[in-house]
Amino acid sequence: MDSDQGKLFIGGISWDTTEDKLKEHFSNYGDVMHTSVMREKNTGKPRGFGFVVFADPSILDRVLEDKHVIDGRTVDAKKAFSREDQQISATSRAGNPNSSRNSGNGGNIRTKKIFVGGLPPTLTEEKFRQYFEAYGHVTDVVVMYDQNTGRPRGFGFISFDTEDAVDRVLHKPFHDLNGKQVEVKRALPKDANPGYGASGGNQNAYDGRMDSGRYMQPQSTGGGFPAYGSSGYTAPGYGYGPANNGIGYGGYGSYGGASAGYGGPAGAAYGNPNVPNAAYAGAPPGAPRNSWPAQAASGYGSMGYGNTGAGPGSAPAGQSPSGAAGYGNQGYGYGGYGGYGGSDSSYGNPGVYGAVGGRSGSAQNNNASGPGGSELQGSGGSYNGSGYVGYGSGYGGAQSRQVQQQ
DNA sequence: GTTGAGCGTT
Repeated sequence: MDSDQGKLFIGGISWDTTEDKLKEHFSNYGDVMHTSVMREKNTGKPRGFGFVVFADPSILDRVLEDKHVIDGRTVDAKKAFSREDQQISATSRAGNPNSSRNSGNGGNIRTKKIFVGGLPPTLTEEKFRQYFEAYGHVTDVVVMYDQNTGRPRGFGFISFDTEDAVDRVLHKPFHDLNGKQVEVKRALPKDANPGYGASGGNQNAYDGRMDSGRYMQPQSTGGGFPAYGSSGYTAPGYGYGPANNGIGYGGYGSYGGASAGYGGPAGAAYGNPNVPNAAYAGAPPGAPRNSWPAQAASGYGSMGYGNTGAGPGSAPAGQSPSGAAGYGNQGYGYGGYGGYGGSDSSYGNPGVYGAVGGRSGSAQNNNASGPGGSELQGSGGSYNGSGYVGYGSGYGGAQSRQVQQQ
């Protein structure tokens, strides 16, 4: 959305009109940051439309008042639809384009990773990183190369440790790297990647989890657990069956795992202030729906801890922080599970859940609190057995999968 | 000739 501010769709352009021509024409109105002319991918034949991005969106009104003749054709300039919104519902757009673009529900998918497109082939990771470090602490840099030919693929990723940094970067849709313009967008959350690299602290693993967790939220809001669920299963360490329930909680679970790896405290650090437990609590299969919104906001940290224990049962669980605290001490996000259990009062034994958490943590991270964890494992298992399919899976590797299959 | 293209790694 933001990136489409100041962007005009230019339809009906001549096949002779190039990016440069567009820029030349529209620069009469203000600073043009970028222009594009869309062509067929294979043939390169112009498709008759393009886009112009002004640095200052407030200019658009004036631009739209004028008639524009470029290369002898009167072209049609309109505010561009946002691609994000389009994804949400093509049909509604057809019916009511404007409402769609203004709705603002696009952009819910968030990661702290930025996709950077249009990289010059010569760009090194070093320069790439140096440039973006000006915006915040860069935690990861990836420049993609073709696996077979080794040629640069023209895009890469940059990860930050704060949303603020990401926002600063995204404030401008285009950035100038060594005289070439590159485009930045929030990275699409790829499927959850397993947390490999157990022995060393692995940021990537961590990121991956986060992404997946966040990704699924919006999706499930839409009513679909499916996508997430499937990915969750394939990924070790993720698993979380919760997907099954449709609840997505699995994501949290995975998070917890991560925190374990980092040490209990980590959780706290990440804790997303915004939506504390509530999200979690809602989680219980029983009361899924309502809780969603909260979750989305929350990100992970909150999960943290969750209510967990306490949570059990009652829906309100979310509100019982105290329970969370207890778990928090353990340092495992798993409390959250407790929360799950909550859905069914009979399960409501927090202790058990906590245990699970511990275990999971240890699995992920060799060094993590091993002992406690292993001990608890058993309990975790039982938990699964009890029919909470999803949950168990997260914890254990193969085992848990089996449980799911049952 | 009228609404876009690319999304990963150990």
